[in-house]
Amino acid sequence: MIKDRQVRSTSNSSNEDSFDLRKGPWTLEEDNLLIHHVTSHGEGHWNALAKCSGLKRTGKSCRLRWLNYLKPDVKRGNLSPHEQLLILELHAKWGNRWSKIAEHLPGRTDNEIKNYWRTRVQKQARQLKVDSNSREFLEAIRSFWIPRLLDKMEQCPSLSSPSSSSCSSSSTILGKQNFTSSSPLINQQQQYLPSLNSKQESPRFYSSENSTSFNGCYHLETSSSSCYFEESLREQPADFSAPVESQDMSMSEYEMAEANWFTDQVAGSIDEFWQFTKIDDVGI
DNA sequence: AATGCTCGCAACCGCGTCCCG
DNA sequence: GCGGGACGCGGTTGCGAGCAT
Repeated sequence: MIKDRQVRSTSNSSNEDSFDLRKGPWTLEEDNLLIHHVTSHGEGHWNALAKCSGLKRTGKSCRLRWLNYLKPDVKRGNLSPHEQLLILELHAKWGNRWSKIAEHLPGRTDNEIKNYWRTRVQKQARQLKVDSNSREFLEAIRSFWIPRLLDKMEQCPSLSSPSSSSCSSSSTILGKQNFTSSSPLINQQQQYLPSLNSKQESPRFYSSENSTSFNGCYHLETSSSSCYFEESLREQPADFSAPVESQDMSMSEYEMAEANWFTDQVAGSIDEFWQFTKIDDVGI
């Protein structure tokens, strides 16, 4: 989908003598030209491609356009609860290492994940008046957001896209390996509070050493499903050999509600939030 | 209907790293 | 070891869409 924006063509002052460089939104013709050249010559050598294709773009711009938009396996549409869960978890572990996080979300680009974090997650942090990198916010995510996403995954399995993520089986993202470090979001107490409005059995994480024979895995049990939330994400590259399932979801009620879950739940009361985090510390 | 504001996202920019001669 | 070009990453910006007033 090309946004219907007015295309502005500018000349780069430093390269004025050579040729005009276009900036701004890509046109359909440019997209087609780029697709044609990449499919026939392959990725890489972006500067050379930019020149020989006739595109009045920098190689950098061509690369970005291809990787973030035109590449066939780029997944469009909103992030599923499971993908959001992965982002929260991986960001807690790696911080703003967007490309590293994107490695574990097949079809999602670092740019998309970065935008999601800035527009959705940081928005919630602002509303709570805490820093998005603070321990308090991590606590809030752990106590409120993740249980809620887990609820959604349970209630709407079709939204969680397990086949494209680590939730499907122990052979997906990670190999099984021993690890000792802890996940900031999950491993602290290895179980979650029920979300505030949860009317049913709440998903819980159990330490693998207590519940299963999978080293380095968290066994997520719910009333209707189970999956392994594998912790040893940090070392091994994702297995992307499996086909990516396209989940081209349009904006739905679920998504709209998701955008405001936090303020709905906390109802603007920071005090209430702190109260719940204290309860969580007790380990209910 | 007009205007202003906010949000989401595509694209740009600067900088660091890698690779090759 | 050094310099330059290519590439990749993370931060930032600009703009259209949609909502509120």
